[in-house]
Amino acid sequence: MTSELESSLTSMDWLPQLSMRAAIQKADTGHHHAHHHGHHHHHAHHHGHGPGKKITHLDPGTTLDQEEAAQHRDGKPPYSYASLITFAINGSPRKRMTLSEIYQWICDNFPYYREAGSGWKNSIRHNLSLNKCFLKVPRSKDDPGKGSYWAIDTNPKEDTVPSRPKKRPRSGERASTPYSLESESLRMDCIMSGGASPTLAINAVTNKVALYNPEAEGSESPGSLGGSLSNSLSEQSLASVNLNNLNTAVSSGGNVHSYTPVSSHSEPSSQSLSLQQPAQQPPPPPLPPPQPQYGLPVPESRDKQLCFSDFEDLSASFRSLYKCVFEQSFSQQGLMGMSGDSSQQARTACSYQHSPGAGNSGHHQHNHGQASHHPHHPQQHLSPHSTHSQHQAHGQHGQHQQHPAHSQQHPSLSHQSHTGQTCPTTGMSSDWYPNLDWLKESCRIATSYNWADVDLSPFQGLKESMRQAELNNWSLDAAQMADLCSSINQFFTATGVIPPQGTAHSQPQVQHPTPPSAPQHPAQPHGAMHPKASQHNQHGQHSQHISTGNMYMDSRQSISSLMGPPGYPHMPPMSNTAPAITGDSSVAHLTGHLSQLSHQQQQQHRLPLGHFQVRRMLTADDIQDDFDWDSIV
DNA sequence: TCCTGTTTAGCAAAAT
DNA sequence: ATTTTGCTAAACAGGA
Repeated sequence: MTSELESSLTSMDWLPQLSMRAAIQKADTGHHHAHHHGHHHHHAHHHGHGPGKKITHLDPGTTLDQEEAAQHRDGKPPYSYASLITFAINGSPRKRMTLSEIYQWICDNFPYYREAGSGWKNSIRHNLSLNKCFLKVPRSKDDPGKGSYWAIDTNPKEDTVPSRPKKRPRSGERASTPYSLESESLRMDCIMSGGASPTLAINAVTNKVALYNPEAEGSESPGSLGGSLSNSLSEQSLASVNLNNLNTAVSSGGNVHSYTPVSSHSEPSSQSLSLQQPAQQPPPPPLPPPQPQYGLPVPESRDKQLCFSDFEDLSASFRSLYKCVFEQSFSQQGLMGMSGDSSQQARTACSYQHSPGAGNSGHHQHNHGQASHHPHHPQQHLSPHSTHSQHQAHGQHGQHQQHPAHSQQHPSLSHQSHTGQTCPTTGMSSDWYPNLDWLKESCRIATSYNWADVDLSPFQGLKESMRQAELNNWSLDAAQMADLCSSINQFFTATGVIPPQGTAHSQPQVQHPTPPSAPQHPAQPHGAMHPKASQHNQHGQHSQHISTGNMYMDSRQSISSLMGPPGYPHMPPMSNTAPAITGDSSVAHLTGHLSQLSHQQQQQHRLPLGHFQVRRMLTADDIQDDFDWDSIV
């Protein structure tokens, strides 16, 4: 039981829920009650703000909010330590951090810990050691410094338990929920790790990605701060669909910046969220942003922002869609395609696996890890460090801070980010918000159809793009995401998943999706999918094969996860709604792009629905189950 | 000594 | 009621 992680991160339902909308909407919140974690006893730390601090009522109207906000404010952030660690690590360009950097990151992003005592550090260390998901990565000699780096183990299981649990996760439904925790008991834990997919550059947690420019790295550490941006360019990444954007993506790089600790901060989240978590389940609180410090470059950021969560959700949705619609077909032949890809990426770097580390000594595989020892406490310990053997040794020379700085990002990037409404993290425009939401719904709906018999040949480009995205664990930068959104949108329109609606205008078609062919079904997307099972969804292990190459993670985890702290965007729930196109040019560019695309292309590709007979399966699950990864395995 | 890491323990809230 | 999770505390081992 490694617990924490698993549940907290892994299962992370939060991701899905993350979307605050959901949370918010549901809002039922009936439970406001105490929330987990209790602070219960809590000891000492009082740190300054106690309850009293709420005084500052920030805004008007905050009644409840205030309360909630206050809770967060004075309380510790609702994230488990494992989550915090993960956020920190995933937020770093290299996907690894030293202990002190982790501490710093946490302090930078969660003020609470600045004032808390030092017990939390002990807890952090404890979590790092205890969770199998965190891997200690020795420093290379060229980079001397204090402790080792800590990374997230993307490798799953090691094989032991070949047998998969009984039922696979099923899929379907909620795209959002990425992970499954199902997995077997043991090792799977790591799943979470990588999960993240989305997003953008920076966050792309998936290390695999490699495409990011690493420029940064060093910067992460403390002081520097600069937001590290990264651009991703991956050429490999989706290419097809796109259009021009590419230039954006490629050349300029989509960038996004990462967490950027800003020290300052202070203003507590003002807006605070009203969100609160859905109480019920998520152990890991979904995301009430306590307030981040994210440096939002954008002054305004308030309003909307959909950042991580949105992207994540979207990526997860796309992923599900892909698996449902295309993957099967491709699985047959495709499986192997990866070899090629992988090789390329390989070099990139960032991934860490447990043993198979490939590179090094290879012994392990089993190595002691399992060994059984441990009379009691079977739990963890598998020693993550499988290799600790290698420790570093060497000395160091002081300073850690190696990389001076590159701190700067490319100018190009900046334009994006600064301008106004783009989400700091994602770079996406807020204008997309509404659309994204429904796009997700459409994905959900689409996954309930049986696409097996549908002729997808007209969408090879999309398929390829998605395949690439899958290979990259859905780490897409904003531009790529934009393209994909457009293409998918178009795909939906063409296949009837969503009504043509031709005019969607500023917002590409959207509104509520209404599945054409399958009326009955979930009319409400919402209800439909979550069959409880939803928690685990697809992403089965199958993909791991695909990815193998160098992929570092297995798909199961993929998606989501953790990227940074969920953006803290304080997003007011959807309140905004509006903006269609804001003035921001960059945004407009993206948005416009999208809309254009969708319109134009829509037409081009639009096919008669007749061709696509999409039938809805009885259960979404079935669909996936068909996939059957057994065959693969 | 302080920082890193690793391990045990015990507690309490949540989940079963 | 029991198990699972997550947190906190702390003892300890190594390094710098």
